Amino acid sequence: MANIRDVADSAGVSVATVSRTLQQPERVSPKTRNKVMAAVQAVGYKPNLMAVKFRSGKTHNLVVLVPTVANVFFARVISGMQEAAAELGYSILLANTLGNSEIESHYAKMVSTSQADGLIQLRAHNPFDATMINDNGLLPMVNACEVIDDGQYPVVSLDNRAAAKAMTEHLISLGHTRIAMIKGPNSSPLTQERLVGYKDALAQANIAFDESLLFPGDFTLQAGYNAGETISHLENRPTAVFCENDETAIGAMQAFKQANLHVPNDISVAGFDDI
Amino acid sequence: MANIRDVADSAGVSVATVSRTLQQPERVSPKTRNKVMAAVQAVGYKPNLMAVKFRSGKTHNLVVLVPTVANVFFARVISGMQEAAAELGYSILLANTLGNSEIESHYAKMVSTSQADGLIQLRAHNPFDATMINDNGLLPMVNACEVIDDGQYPVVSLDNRAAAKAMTEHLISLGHTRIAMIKGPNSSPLTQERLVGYKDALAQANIAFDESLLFPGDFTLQAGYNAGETISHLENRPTAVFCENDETAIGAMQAFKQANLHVPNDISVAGFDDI
DNA sequence: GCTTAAAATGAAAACGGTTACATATTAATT
DNA sequence: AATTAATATGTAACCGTTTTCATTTTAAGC
Repeated sequence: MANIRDVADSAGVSVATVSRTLQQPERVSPKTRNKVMAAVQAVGYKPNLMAVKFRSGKTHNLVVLVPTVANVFFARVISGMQEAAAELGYSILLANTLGNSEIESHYAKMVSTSQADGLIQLRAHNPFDATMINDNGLLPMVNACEVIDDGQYPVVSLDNRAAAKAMTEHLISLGHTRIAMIKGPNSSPLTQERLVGYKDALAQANIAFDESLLFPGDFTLQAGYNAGETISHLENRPTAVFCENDETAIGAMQAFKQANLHVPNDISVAGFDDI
Repeated sequence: MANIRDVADSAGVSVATVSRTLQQPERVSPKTRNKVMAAVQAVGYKPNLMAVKFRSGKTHNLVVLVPTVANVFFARVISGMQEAAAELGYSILLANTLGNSEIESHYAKMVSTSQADGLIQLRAHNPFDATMINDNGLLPMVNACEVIDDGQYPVVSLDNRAAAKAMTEHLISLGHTRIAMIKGPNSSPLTQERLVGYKDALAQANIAFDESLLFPGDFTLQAGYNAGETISHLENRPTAVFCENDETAIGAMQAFKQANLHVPNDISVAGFDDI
């Protein structure tokens, strides 16, 4: 494999010039630039990117920990990140953790061993442990979607409580007073916050909170279907359903259709995530 | 960040000894081994893996090009590869190509730029182009599942024709003579080979091949459902269905159930892949 | 044309490991 | 105890880049 020295020899310049031509072309004269480019072609030079990454100290790799890729919301988030990363010359190393801390650890270690420049964590869990921490004590991480908001790490989030309140208010403004809620897993901070927002809106409208209108779920279509089925057969059926994400809403709507309930004539459905 | 020299100093040995302790512990005496390990802990040493990979010339990365991860068969193949790779200390860089040559190119380039030691391609397409080829002309690739069998690259495959023939023979041995086939995309070599095997079995049993029993598909559950629906409403319904993969078979069975056809009493279904 | 600043280039030192080779130590053999 | 083989360790070169710093070339100003 031809290396940068071969190119330099072939072009009759120094290796420094070759490197500059490739990395910062504006710092080299057009004349030599052409010479170098021709030499690159001539010897079939392909830079050893491991050497580049090692020497420059920048891997241009980003680890992304996602609880599950089998979720339209995350899928969209990921492809957005991929696009943004590509624009800046970064690659995404996707880790489908399934909430497994061991898998998270494995990938998190890539940051402490200089295999990745940083990490994006999409669930509320610090993937780093004592063995990974370096001198300054903080590793480069951004926490998004479902976040730990303790100020330790930068966070990209949204006001779940306010959003859930707004969504509930909308349903109330349409005249609904019996609003069911299909929840996410109780362990998720998202669920807790959204539940509070839901209660906020009820309280504001002087509607009593009814625990029996809460249905368990886990953000999957299947869970939405199951809850929807249960709701369909309720004697005193709610007139609206607050779904904690859109996949759940889709599942619920399928169940309603199956039960010959028309949406929104017979029952209103609202979902989260804008998928 | 502490480096190997810091460890050497702290342990009072040479860097070579540190490196050996970490890479080939059996080549260093237990006494110094302990000293070194203690020093590693003391200074909080984490090897710069980019430096290791660069210097050793082995990245221990394998690129896997998969047409789509949203397919149970591929999902199983991938997790099997992941397991085998992990056992040997290799990591899998998964590229969900969606059959897109540009994406394939992007990842294939990782091999020619020393970012990965090799590549596994799961569809019948050579991902390398002229710009990636090096001196000897061949890049390390293994072609599996759906292969180009021109002898250029190692291949992991199966005898689709014989398998399809065996499957068809089984259906014939059960007394079926009108056997429908739900195919994969015509562009896939798999489909072609399996069709030939199907015809082989028919010919051997003196059953005339009936083109109208061929139904298009694309290996998805949905395609199986669609074909199953069509088949259900046929006036002269076949008594068995040869599905080119299991997901298609599952879809078809759903359609049959929907049409109140009992499997296998009303119609037999056979599928490929053992998922 | 001469002086000076700016731009382009080159020489060589990193980066953080691995590894060939030389040397020192230990164990085995007589 | 002396000789030899085997094992353990150290020295320094090397991997392919980038980057600092010195030097040369070009352009600018008068």
